[in-house]
Amino acid sequence: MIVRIGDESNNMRALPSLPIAGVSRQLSRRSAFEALLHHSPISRAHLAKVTGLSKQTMSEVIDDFERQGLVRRVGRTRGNVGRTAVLYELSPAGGHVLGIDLGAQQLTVALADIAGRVLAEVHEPTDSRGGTQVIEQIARLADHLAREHHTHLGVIRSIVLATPGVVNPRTGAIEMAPNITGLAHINVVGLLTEKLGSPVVCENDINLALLGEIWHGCAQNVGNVAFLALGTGIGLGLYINDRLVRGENGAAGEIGYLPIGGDPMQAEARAQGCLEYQVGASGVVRRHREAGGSGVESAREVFERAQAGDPLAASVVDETARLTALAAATVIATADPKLLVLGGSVGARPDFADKVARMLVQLSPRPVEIRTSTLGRRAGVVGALSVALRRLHDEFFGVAELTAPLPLPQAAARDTARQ
Amino acid sequence: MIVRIGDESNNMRALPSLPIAGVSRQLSRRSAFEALLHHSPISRAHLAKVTGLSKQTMSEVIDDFERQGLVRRVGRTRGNVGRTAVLYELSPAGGHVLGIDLGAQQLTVALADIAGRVLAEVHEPTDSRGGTQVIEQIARLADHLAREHHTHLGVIRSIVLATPGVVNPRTGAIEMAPNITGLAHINVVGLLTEKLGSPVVCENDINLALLGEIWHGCAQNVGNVAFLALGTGIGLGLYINDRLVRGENGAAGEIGYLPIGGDPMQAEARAQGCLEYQVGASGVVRRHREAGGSGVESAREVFERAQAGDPLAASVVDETARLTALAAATVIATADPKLLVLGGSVGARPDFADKVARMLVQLSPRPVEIRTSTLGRRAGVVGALSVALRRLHDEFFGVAELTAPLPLPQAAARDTARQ
DNA sequence: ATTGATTCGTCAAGCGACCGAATCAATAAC
DNA sequence: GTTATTGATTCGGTCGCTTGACGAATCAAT
Repeated sequence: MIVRIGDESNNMRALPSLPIAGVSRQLSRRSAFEALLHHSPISRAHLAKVTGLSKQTMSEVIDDFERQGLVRRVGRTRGNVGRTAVLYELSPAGGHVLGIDLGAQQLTVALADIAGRVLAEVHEPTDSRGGTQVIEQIARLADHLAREHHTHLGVIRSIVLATPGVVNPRTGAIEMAPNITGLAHINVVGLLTEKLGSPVVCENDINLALLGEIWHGCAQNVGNVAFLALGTGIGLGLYINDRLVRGENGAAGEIGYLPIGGDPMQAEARAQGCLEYQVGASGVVRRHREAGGSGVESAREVFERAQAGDPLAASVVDETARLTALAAATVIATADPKLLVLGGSVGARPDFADKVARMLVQLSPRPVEIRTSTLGRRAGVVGALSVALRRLHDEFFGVAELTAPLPLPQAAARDTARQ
Repeated sequence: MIVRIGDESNNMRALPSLPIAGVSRQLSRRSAFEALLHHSPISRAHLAKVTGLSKQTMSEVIDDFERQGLVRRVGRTRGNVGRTAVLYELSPAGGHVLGIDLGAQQLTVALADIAGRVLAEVHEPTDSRGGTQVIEQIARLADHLAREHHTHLGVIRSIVLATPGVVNPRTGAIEMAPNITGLAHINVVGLLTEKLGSPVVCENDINLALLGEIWHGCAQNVGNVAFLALGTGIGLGLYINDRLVRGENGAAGEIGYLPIGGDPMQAEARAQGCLEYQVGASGVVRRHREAGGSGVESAREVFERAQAGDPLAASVVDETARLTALAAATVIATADPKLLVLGGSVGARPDFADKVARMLVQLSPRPVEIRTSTLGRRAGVVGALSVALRRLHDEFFGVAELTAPLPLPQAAARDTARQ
C-alpha cells in the first residue's frame, strides 16, 4: 500500500498537545493536596504512606507547597516512639473562596478557605431596588466578611453566585430571572467580577442547593440524586453519574413545565408552566380561593391552616402533594435516582414531605429513599462554596486535559454484511 | 498544636495508590493510539507532529506497538521530497470486539476490529425456545463470524450484549426481561463469557441503540441526547454530559411508568406502567378495539390502516402520538437535551415522528431538534460494538485512576456565623 | 551523474521525577 | 545509658521526555 503524504497532511489537525512531561509531578502534588485535605494535620512520612508515594517525593512536594504558602507547620507529634514529626496543614493563605446565594428575598454570602472551612456567613434581605443596587450590596457584604477575618478581597480566588432562573451553561449569563428586578438586563457576572476582583461563576440556585446537600447535607456520598424544590415555584436539580445535569440550555430541571395537573395546551399553563400554575405559591392560593376559601394572602397561610385542621386548606395541600408526587414519580421513572431530596420552603416541611412520600409509594414501581433538606435556606450558599472550592482546587491541581475519553473513530466503513 | 499520631493513623485509609511512575509513557501510548485511530496510515514523524511528542518518544512507542502486534507496516510514502517514511496502521491482530443485539424477535451479532472497522454482521430470528438455546445460538453465530474472517474466537477481547429489560449497573445481571423466555433465571453474562472465552458486558438495548446513533447514526457529536424508542413498549435512553445515564438500579429511562395517559393508580396501569398501558403495542390494539375497531391483530396494522386513510385507526394513532409527545415534553423539561431522537419500529416511522414533532411544539417552551433514527434495527448492535470497543481501548490505554475529581473535605466545621 | 535540499528515523546527552536503600536524627521504652 | 523505633534527608539508579546532531534516503536541479 502506497500513499501520498500530501493528501494526508491536509486534514491533519494538531491535537491539543498536552504537556506529558511534568504531568507526573502534578499528579504527586494533587495526591498530596488530597491527603492534606482529608487528614490534616499530617506529617511528611504519613503523607507518603497515605498517597503511596515515596518519602522523598513527598518531601519535595511539601517543600514546594511551603514555598508557595499552600501549607504551614502546625507543630510536632509527641508521645510516640521515634523521632518527632513536623505536622503540616493547609494554610488559609493558600486562597479563599466566596459563595453567594442571591434570592428574591434573602441574600447570603459566605467565606471559606482552601480547605473548605467555612469562616463566616452573613445574610440580609435582598435590596428591593434590584439591578446594580444588588451588585453593590453583594460587594459590600463580601468586603465586610473579608475584613472581619482580618484579610481582604485579594485573597479570594474563586466566587460562585447562586441565582434563580436559567443560567446559560456556555456563557454563564443569567437568561431568566423573573423574581429579581433588573437582573436580566445587566451583565451580573461581569460586574461582580470587576467589583470583587476575582472570577465569578453563576449557577442556578436549585442546582447549587443540591450540591450543598451533597457536600454537607443529607445527600453525602450519593452519586445519583434528585432534588425537588417547592417554594414560590417548583424546580428540580439533577445529579447523575456524580455530575450536575445542566442541560443543553441550562434548563434541565425546569419541571414547572411538566404536563401535570391540567391541560398543558391551556394559555396560562403554557405561559407559566403547567405544573407551576398548579403547585406554585400563587397556584396554591388560587386553588384555595377557587375551592371557596377566603382571607388567605400567601401559600404559607394555606399550609398553616391545613396543619391547624382546616379541611378546606387541607384538601388544597393534599392536591399539591399529589401533584408533587406525580412530578417526583416522573423524575424517578426518567432518571432512577438513588435518593430524592425534598427542599424549598414548602417541600422541606415534614408534614408535606410525608404526604408526598406516601403518595409516591403508590405511584412508583420501585421504592426510592426520600429525605428532606437538612441545610434549608443555607443549601444554596453551601453549594456555591463547594463549586467555588472545586474550581479553586482544579485551578491548582486539575488534570482536565487527561480525563477526556479516547474518542472512537467516526468514519467507519461496513465491509461486509450478510443476509 | 500537638497531636498524638496514634489517633490519626486509625482512620487513615490508604488511597488507591495510583502508579504515578509510568503514567507518562501510558499517556504517550494513548496519544499515539488515538492518532493512529484517526489518521492511519501514518508515519512516525507525522505521529510526532500530531501528538506533539518528540520523534524519539514516538519511535519507542511504535516499536512497542509493533512488538505487541498492535500496529503493522502498510507501506512507504512515495513522491515526496526527502526520505520515504514507513507507514503504520492499527493491526486487526490487536484485538477484535463483538456486539450482540438480543431482541425478542431478532438476534444480531457483529464483529469489529480494534480500529472500529465493522468486519461482518449477521442476524437471524431469535431462537423461540429461549434460555440456554439462545446462548447456544449466539455462540454459534459468533463462531461463524470469526471463522468467516479467517480468525477465531480467541482474538475477541471484548463483548457487549444488548438486551431488553433492566440491567443492574453494578452486577451486570439482567433483572427484567419480559419479552424473552427463560432469560431472567439464568446467568446470561456468565454463560456467555464462558462460551465465548472473553468478558461479556450486558446493557439495556435502548441505551445501546442510543449509543449507536451517537457513534454512527443521527446523534454524532452531541453531548446531550434523549432517545425515545416506541415499539412493542416505550422506553427512553438518556445521554447527558457525554455519558450514558443508567440510574441507580439501571432503571433510568423506564418511562413506561410515567403517569401519563390515564389514572396512574389503576391496577393495570400500575402493573404494566401507566404510559406503556396506553402506547405499548398491546395498548394501541386495545384502544383501537375499545374505539369500535375490529379485525386488527397487531399495532402495525393500526398504523398501516391509519396511513391508508382509515379515520378510526388515525384517531388511535393521533392519540398515541399525543401521549408520546407528552412523554417527550416530560423528558425535555427534565433533562433539556440538545437533540431528541425518535426510534423503535413505531417511533422511527416518519409520519408518526411528524405528528409527535407537531404536538411537541405546542407543549414545550423551547424548541428541541428532533431526528428519527438513521440506524434503525442496527442501532443496538452498533451501540454494543461502540461500548465493546471503548472497553477494549480502556483496557489498553485507560487512565481511569487519574480522572476522579478531587473530593472535597466532608467534615467541615462552621467556625463563625452571624445573624 | 552530481550536487543540494528535504525529510525520516536514530543516537547521544541532559533533565525532571520517581523509587529504594542507606544514613542521620530524635525520641520512648527498657 | 542503651536499644528500638520512627522521621527526614542524602545518595545512587531508573524511567521517560526533550533537544540537537547525524546518517540515510529521496526528489529536484544542474
